[in-house]
Amino acid sequence: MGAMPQPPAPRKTTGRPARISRTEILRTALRIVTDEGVARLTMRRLASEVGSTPMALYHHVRDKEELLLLLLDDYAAQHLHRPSTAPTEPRERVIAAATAIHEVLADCPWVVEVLTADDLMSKSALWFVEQIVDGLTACGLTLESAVHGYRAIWYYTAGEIVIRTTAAHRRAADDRPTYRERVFTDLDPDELPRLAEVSDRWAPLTAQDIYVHGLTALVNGLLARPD
Amino acid sequence: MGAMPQPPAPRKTTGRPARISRTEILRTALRIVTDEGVARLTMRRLASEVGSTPMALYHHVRDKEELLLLLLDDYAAQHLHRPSTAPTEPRERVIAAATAIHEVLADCPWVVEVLTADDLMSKSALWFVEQIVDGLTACGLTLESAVHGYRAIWYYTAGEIVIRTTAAHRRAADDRPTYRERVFTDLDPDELPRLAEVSDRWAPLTAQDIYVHGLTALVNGLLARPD
DNA sequence: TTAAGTTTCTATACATGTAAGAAAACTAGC
DNA sequence: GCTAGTTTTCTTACATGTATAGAAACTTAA
Repeated sequence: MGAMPQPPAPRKTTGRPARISRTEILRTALRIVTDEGVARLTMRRLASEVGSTPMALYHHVRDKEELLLLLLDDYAAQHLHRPSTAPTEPRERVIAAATAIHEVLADCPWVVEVLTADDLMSKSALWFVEQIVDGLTACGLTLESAVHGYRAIWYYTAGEIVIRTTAAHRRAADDRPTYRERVFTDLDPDELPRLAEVSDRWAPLTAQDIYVHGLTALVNGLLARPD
Repeated sequence: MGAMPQPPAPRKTTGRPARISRTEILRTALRIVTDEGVARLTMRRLASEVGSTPMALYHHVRDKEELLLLLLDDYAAQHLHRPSTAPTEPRERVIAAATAIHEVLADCPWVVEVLTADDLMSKSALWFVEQIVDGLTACGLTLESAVHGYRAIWYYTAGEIVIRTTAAHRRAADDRPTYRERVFTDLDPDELPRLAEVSDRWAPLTAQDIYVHGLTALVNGLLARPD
């Protein structure tokens, strides 16, 4: 909740005085989202709650996407806490940092609408990124390889969250059979023997949480080949 | 381009005869998208091109998301080709299959709007999924672990595509500094030494294509620990 | 005090996806 | 032929994000 980057530059001199502030907008938006869900956060609703008009918001926030990005920032700052006792083994530190980020983001309901940002988010997350990069270098990677490794971890983490979240969302809003279910019936065992073999176990198998498992594999693989 | 699943069930008996078909809709939509980009594909535009009204489309397609999903299906069916000579070594087969999927999807401009589907797509992609699962089992994984492994690969692949594509999209539509750029200035070298050290190299580093690198690491890691 | 400049806010308008319900075009039974 | 039932299509309407144009409220310079 520290000072955010404030593009409107706090020059206190000229012009019409502002009646709403970005922080007020964000505070109200966060309340709406936590109370009633991200679907209820519309620009009109938000404007009326801060006692203004929709277009006035656009002087404090570029568009709704930036608004959500800033919300995620706040959310991360509030929920991402550096552990009091971090693992000493560097490999474990990498995994712990990635898992921490993953846990916080996976619990954030509106995360999907933002997560496609090209890189990881707020200042509060940077410490975890540092842990990952530093842990990888401590295991013998060059700094460049460590950055690439971090990036691979981020792809994996973001992909897991985005896919799992939207899948859950879709299932909740829809009682018709999933695409997967339609495709997975009538598999030709001659052409696709493995898939046919697991076709009935596919749903429970893919419902399992394998994040840490895959993350560990990825980190191990990254560390096994120094380049 | 084979027969798609047709939920409206081809009963030829009662009711008003249809003037448009799902395949006609998809054909037109694909033309619009390939000619003018996904942004130009609106339900109204599509309706007028098939000589109908917007709401009539909704009897052949649940919503726009399903329309895009079906488009991606078509796209994959046209562009995913099984290699004539697949690698014999199972680990290489896994990597080759994942890379093939990745290449096709990364070239598909509207992929991001759909890619968050909870599982991989059309029948044309199933052969590649089979290659991955089968390759992993051939390396000694149990069938369950192989499915989990495939899933980790899919998370990584989808995440890479989604993040890279939207990042490029954002940069194209925006000349203001990226969030990353704002955050990466003024890093405290005491608190975040590694990030401060690479801060100026961060942009070019993260612009590099590391998909295969990360994929190889992930696969190696998955194979290293049979459970 | 007035004029110019700067910033913020408001009013209006548009394009979009799509919900709701009425109408149309057919078939089957009488 | 006529009625009921079924499926597809059309009309209308709404909520949403946001572009555009200009009004309003302030500061500074004259």
